[in-house]
Amino acid sequence: MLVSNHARPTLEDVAARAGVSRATASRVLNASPRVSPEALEAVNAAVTALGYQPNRAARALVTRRTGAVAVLFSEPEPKIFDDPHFARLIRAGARALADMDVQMVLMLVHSPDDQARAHRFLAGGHVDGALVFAPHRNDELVSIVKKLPLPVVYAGKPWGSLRGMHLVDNDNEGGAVLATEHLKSLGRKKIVHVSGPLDELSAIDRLNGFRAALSLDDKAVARVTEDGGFTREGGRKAMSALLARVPALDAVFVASDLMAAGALETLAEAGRRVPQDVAVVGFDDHVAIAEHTSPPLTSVRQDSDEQVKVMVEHLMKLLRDETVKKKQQMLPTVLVPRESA
Amino acid sequence: MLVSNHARPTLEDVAARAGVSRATASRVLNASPRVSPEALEAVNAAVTALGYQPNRAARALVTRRTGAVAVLFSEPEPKIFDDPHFARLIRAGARALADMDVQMVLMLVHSPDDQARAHRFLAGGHVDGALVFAPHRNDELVSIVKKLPLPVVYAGKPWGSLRGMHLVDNDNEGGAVLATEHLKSLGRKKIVHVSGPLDELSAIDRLNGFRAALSLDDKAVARVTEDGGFTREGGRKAMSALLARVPALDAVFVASDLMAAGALETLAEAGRRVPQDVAVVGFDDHVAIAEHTSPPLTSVRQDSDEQVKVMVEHLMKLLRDETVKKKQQMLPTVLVPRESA
DNA sequence: CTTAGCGACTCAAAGGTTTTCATCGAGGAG
DNA sequence: CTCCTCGATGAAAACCTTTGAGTCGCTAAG
Repeated sequence: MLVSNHARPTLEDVAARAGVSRATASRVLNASPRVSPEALEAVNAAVTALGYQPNRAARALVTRRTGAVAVLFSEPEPKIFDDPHFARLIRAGARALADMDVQMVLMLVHSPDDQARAHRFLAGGHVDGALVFAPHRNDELVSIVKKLPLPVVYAGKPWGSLRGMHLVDNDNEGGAVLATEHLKSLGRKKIVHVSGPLDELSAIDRLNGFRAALSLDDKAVARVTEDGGFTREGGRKAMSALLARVPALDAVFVASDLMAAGALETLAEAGRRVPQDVAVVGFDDHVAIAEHTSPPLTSVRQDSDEQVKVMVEHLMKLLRDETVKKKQQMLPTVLVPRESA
Repeated sequence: MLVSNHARPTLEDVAARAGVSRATASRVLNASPRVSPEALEAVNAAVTALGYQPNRAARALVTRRTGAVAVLFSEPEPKIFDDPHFARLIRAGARALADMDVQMVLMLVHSPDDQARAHRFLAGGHVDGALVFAPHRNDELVSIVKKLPLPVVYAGKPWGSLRGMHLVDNDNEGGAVLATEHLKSLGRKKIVHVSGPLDELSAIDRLNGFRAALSLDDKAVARVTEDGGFTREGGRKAMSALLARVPALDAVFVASDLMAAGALETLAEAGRRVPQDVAVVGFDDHVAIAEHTSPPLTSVRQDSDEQVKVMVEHLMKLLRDETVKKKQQMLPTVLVPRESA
């Protein structure tokens, strides 16, 4: 019997079969230009014949590259699985990284324990880079990641100085302007806002867009805005508060679809018809929510899939040591009209 | 200056500092018994002093263990991010695997392309084992995984022979009996069922529980059951169909909360009051849904966190070559009463 | 007194790949 | 015909850890 060896073939085997040295075989695999056409073909043939797969560990050992990327979320877990937004981000990350043949290591980092673990893990060199979703003010995760010599791309603007940071953000402010202008164009006069938690810059940007579109001063903003914490329940409560404070309101721009769903419930309970009495615009355009509220929700679309894809591409460039033209990118948002406004 | 070397310390450095050989240091790290207390302490001190972290690649190379586990979902992507059930599973997986200091490699495997990639990846020895979520009949992912020499634990029963397969299932049938008995105990006489897609064994088990609790024959089952496909929209449609076919129905057991949400919408549109006219019980007890339907949904709880945790523990045992007493485990389900029944 | 046994170590090989450096041969310039 | 250059290739080192075999100093048994 020749080779009934059940073990996985190594580069040595490939080289032997192709009649070249290990070095040449390696060069073929890594697309080095310094290799003759014949050798190239012979090696490729051997690779397919043997079903050869490079040993990741051996490669990582010498290249000091792991072929893995960490995806870090600092959000508390309940939020992560109540808000479909996160499922979408995770899914997009899995897809985009798989397309690059990179392993995705998902970490949920909230408790101090998690943070310590994350620090150990990232400092341990177990990944080549990281995608970080940490929107909150003074987020410990950001501090941890910042001081590590690790390429990182952030989703949205992390709090604090943005100097030298790589990030991909959505045009939150622009989207908010879109939403508010839309309500104005419907002839609404008393427009209020359910904001996200104001320790997140995306929430602040949306608030700023709302404010700018209506040219409100500080006092006016305070009166017509209520924090809904980016949760459904928060949306309900914020809407109640606004109804109490501004009974004559005829439109509301809600900074997330999940909150908008809560707000719609409150409006229904209060007997306000949507959109006749109150026009409602959400943010996210999360179809699983927006298409199932009653009435279906007009919303601002931010393309999370695209955002994550761009983040991944950006990170890959960093890993390849390419110079990136723009460290900070902004993705456009568009208004998706449905029936609520 | 002594050691301004910015590079990560190696085992060699640790050994040198502890005044022992690399081998001894290694044994300390791997908790080998054959090491003196003094050496142990010296090595541990050196480890903390240097902030030493074993090089995963080097270790993987020699142990032929990667320290990573794949988590595979065969569900189509839209479903994965519309149904909070999956977010919960992914979250639980991330948590449980992190607790074991194992990397989680998430893969969504639906298209033939994905399948090919998954095959390559798994066959390539890039992970030590896998957790598989592939509930459908003739699921290609199962065939792929089955013929690989890779330890695998399934979530729920995969279709086909279960011989020798390791799995952790929920007591779907028992839960369905619970739900149906509950409806009976409320005095309901015309109980119908919105099932999941009947190419999933969990859906079949739930249907069987329903059937058993009511002692229905084939014909009766066919009349009072409608497939809702485990989607919200499917739930709406199935409920409509059942209302048309069994106008006098006074209770419905819906095989998932997401479908139940849809069914409730249909019932509301049809002017049936819940629970007065129609009592409704769901399945999953997904709080993000069940607590936000109107009225809040009575549901059967299956503890997905626990399920995933048990799966992970089971897989770890397989990886340690421990003999597992029970290859196939079943987790209990309980009824969580709210207002819909 | 010899020797087997034992515990705690150390040595050194092995694991699979990339990469530097040297070599080899061919072809062109002088 | 000789000397160089240049491109393709091979030999070997390096990456860091685990682990089986071997060493060393003792004690207990024969």
